[in-house]
Amino acid sequence: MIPKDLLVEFMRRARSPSQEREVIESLPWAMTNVMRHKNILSAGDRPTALFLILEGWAGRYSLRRNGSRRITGFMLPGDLCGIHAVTGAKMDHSVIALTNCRIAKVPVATIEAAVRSAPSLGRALWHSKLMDEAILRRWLLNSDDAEIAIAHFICELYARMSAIGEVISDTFRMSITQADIGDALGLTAVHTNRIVGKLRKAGLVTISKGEVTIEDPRQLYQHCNFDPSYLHL
Amino acid sequence: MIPKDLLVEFMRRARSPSQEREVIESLPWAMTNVMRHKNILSAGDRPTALFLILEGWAGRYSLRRNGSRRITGFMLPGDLCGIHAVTGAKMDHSVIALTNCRIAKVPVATIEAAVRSAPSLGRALWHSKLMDEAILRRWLLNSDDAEIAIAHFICELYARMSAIGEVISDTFRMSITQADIGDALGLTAVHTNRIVGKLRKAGLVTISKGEVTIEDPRQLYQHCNFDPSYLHL
DNA sequence: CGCCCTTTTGAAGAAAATCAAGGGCAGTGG
DNA sequence: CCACTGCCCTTGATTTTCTTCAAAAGGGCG
Repeated sequence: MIPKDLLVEFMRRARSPSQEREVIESLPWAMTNVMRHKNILSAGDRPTALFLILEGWAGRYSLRRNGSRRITGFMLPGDLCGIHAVTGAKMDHSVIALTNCRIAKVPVATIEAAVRSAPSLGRALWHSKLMDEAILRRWLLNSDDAEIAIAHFICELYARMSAIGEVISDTFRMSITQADIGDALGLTAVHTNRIVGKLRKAGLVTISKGEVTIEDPRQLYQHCNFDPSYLHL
Repeated sequence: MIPKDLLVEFMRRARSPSQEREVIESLPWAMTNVMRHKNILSAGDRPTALFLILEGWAGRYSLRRNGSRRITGFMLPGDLCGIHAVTGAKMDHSVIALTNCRIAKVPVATIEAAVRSAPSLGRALWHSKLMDEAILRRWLLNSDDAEIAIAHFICELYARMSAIGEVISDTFRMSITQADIGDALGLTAVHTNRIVGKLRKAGLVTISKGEVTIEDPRQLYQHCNFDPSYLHL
């Protein structure tokens, strides 16, 4: 059974009427665990199921010819992947568990039927995809300034973690490395580290032992021109 | 009436059965013209219609605090925008006509009904969005190397223009400036110009008077590791 | 012709990558 | 209990890439 609290969040995003929640909750969600650093989907796959992250963080990535990696998206609890399944297309990238993950799967054939009886599920899928895209656009927009890119990225995570109740007194767990952040924003681990240090020294963000603390969210928001409305949370 | 050839392309992408084409073709498409440099949609709008580009090129963009612009996507004939309408969300970016454009609009309320009787229209919408996202991921992937980014971008346009029959003897019209390309790939106009010159001197691509000619597509593909399959054309 | 937009080239400066190495911390095993 | 190991964070020095500033040349069009 899919956890109630995350389902509620998932449905809230889709603005589901309660009778539709029942349809969605009763879908044959199959639970699986994926260990850290294991692929959930691989480039070239044709996913046949939709994946809902329940616990842990996952990331989309592609590899370059020289072996370096670009992360093109993070999936947090409540986020979906495998929507490629709706068109039957091959994955053009891979999805990896960045921490140990618990994941719920539903066959896409089941989804298509469910969308007819619960239109809000269809909206949830669109919502998810439009948010992914909006995030990619922000990353591009901020990519001309490493300090803004990193600060904005931390704001993004802060907002997304807040939405799922994972922020307590302006602090949240971030079990990814600075190298991962660099891979996401197109920076080296070394440079990422310098900028993170700069933000810490400026009293804007503290990252320590996998915990992120934002001293004054409003100040940080202003520093990197962050406006959470693009996330539609 | 929506032009037959573009409709065919649009439907081909959606793998539409012919009886569905009729439904889609008979939608109340309203034709409009938009002059170059005029916004088609603006950030903050809640689009109420879906837009199908019939002629010309359009671009998604956002402005930075310092006034500089980032282009986050190009729309060519046969491409859609305004899919935000399906969720009722506000636009987080603007869409501008980069050349004079002819555009067909359909109210989103009409679309939703049509999707029920012509499921392939729904698939076409998903297809369009997944391609947009795949392109953004490539731009991120290539953003660590200006020469590869530009070469790959030209390959992208070549593949997309080919798909709509706009490439003749490895040449196509590109009525955007090098500054536009720079705004899309996160480079200055000056640097973009230098790299374009480098590609020309290497005998890979010639850009002259708004015409792009690719001497040997296979060689250019290999140079920037381009594989058109991510576009699903 | 003269104007504007775009492309092109040069030179100097800033941002980020690369190369290199030390330090902290947790887990492992003797 | 402590040494060892691996992973991650941190800092310094050097090099590359890209930006910025500046200016000139080409082309289309009133």
